[in-house]
Amino acid sequence: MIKRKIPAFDLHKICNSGQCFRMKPLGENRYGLTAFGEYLEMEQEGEVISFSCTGEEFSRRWEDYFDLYTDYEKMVHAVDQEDIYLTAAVRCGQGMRILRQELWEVIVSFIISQQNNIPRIRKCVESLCIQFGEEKEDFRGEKYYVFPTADVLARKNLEDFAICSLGYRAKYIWNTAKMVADGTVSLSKLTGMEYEAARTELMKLSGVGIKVAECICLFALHHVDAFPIDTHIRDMLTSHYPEGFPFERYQGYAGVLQQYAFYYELCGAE
DNA sequence: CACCAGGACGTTT
DNA sequence: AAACGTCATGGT
Repeated sequence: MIKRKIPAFDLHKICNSGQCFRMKPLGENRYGLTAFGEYLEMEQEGEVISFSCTGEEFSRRWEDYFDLYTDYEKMVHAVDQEDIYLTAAVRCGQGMRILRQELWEVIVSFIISQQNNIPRIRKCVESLCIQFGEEKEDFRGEKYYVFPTADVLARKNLEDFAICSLGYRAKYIWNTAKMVADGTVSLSKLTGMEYEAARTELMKLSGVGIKVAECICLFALHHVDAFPIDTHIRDMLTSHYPEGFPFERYQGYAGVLQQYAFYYELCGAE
């Protein structure tokens, strides 16, 4: 158990921003997260966060995962002050981060996300982990389940996925798992690619179109210029930016602002 | 019972 | 190349 003082960091917003489906609230200001095969618990008291790991594990894994080296305030301050909407959105999302999540998990999670709502996406992802993921024990002896590998999913039969209630997405995931397992699409090559090359490569996968590819680029490969446009963002763009969103002004990090906007659309009223 | 949810895909205009 | 129907599932 370690404590760190981290300014401009809000676990509640990160948990509810719809980018990670394996982080869940445990109680007042407490959260649990499974990533990279490990289980982490966190508790936030103002700017001080407790993490259930050693300092060595924190600097080796979680600093990077939570993107602590990026200066978000700098991007927030660069927002056009005459832009009423964006100014309100970044204010609302104060403490947001773009996580650096695992590529395979994000690919599958966002295939599941299509025509689906966030609570049910969480259920589907958790179900996949419980059914097919490796079982481990956390620091207090409780069981948790790692996200299943592409190899494991590729070896299953399509009918095996029925228990996860994935609907028509099961076939997408199965086909995608086989493409990754047999090397048709290489995860390690994707990691080294530029944004647009990675996006094109990702769209070779079954069930991955432009929107899901952009999400994978943003939430796993950390191409923060990726700007996924879903139904909420599309509605937002037509109502607040009928003349077009100023992508040129925010070139290189527009995706971060997209995430503020997405959170604002979902939780702005709370 | 109708409608919707962080879309993708094959087919028809 | 743009519009259209379809694809399952669970929630409201």
